[in-house]
Amino acid sequence: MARARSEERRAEILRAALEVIAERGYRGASLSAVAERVGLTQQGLLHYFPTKESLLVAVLEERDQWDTGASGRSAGAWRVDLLDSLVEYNAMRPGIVQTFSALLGESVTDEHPARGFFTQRYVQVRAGMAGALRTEYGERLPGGLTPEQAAPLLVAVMDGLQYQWLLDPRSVDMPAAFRDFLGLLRRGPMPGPAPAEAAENL
Amino acid sequence: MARARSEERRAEILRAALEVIAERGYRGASLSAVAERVGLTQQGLLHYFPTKESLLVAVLEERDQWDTGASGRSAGAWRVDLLDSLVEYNAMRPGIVQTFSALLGESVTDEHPARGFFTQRYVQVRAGMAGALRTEYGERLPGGLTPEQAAPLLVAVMDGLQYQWLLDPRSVDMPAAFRDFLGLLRRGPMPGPAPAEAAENL
DNA sequence: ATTATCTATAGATCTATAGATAATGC
DNA sequence: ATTATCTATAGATCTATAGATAATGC
Repeated sequence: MARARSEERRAEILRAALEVIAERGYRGASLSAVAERVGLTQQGLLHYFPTKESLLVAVLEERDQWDTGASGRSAGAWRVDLLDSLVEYNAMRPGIVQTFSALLGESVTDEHPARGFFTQRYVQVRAGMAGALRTEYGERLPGGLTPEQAAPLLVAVMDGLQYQWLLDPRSVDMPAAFRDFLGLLRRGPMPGPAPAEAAENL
Repeated sequence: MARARSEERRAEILRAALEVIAERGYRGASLSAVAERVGLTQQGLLHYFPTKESLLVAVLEERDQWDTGASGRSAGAWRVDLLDSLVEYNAMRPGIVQTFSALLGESVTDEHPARGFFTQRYVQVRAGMAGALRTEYGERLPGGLTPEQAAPLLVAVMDGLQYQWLLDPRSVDMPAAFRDFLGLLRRGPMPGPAPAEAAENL
């Protein structure tokens, strides 16, 4: 039971850390602010995570688990038709999106402790997306793009839309915009028989 | 001449601030670090910019001027065929890209002093891009998208590619990827006469 | 006079270490 | 014994204010 209590405590702390990072970024997040949210002193928190960086690492690992959990078991098991739902799911969780958008932004600064994490993760995500695109659309996408060329664009759209949406949710319908982009990847001039003129969209 | 010297000093300080923000973000940038780079004490710097926030505002205003200067006179005077060169230009200036990517990332956190700036700027940029897309491609783009639907995607791709490129420049050819995206917007199933099958790309 | 800088310093923080104390689980 | 927390505190920073001093421009 001690172990269980301890695990619960750690989970509480991680949730609080996620919140505080969303509000202030990692550099701006103080251990005291996190501790206060779970009714601990800053020193009490350090009993569970001995350094600030170890807390960040735990937050990032949790995300990894969440992502790979949501998309199946192994990283890279993405499917194009599930991306839609992922984006819609994200649109209902601005807090988490804000946490990771803030961390991504910070991570490009020199020697940021999350830099390696994001660098590696994007290598994997691009590869996973390329695989998913290949499975769904084959070797040639609109514009003559290969799955490997389209993958970074897909990832970029997801990230870029998140920033625009976080800054101004009333001006940007993130899920709709993302669907628009998927539409661009679906229909193109390349596939042999000219597709029938179709009136779609709302 | 006093005025001229002073202006020079301010310009030096802004350049230094740009660098330090690129390296550590705004929250992580200390006035001392900026001051040191121009051979001033922290208090000496405050003679030119009375608060840290006023320095940030000046950095952001300078960017505004740079952007609108590069693209013509008035904001929103974008042209699609110049975006290519803009992205290529950016690819040669990782420092500036890093500064503004870091600031954008931070700006989604609560009460960040750059939040209002970015929110407003994206409204303008989306509108400008929609206008440019309309001028270039008319009312209907591939996938049946309107210029207003495509604009946030265009902006998202630019921003998103910057993050991937900053994290891992050897894995991401930002200008090439951006050209790939523009290709997606150019050719689609919609335009009347079926475009000739063309082998392009390397 | 005004402008440019500096020294001194107040007042907040922040992370992390040391070491005490209480509670829990064998 | 081990685990969970706390108090005390060291040692760094950080921003900003106050006020002195030197140099510049009328």
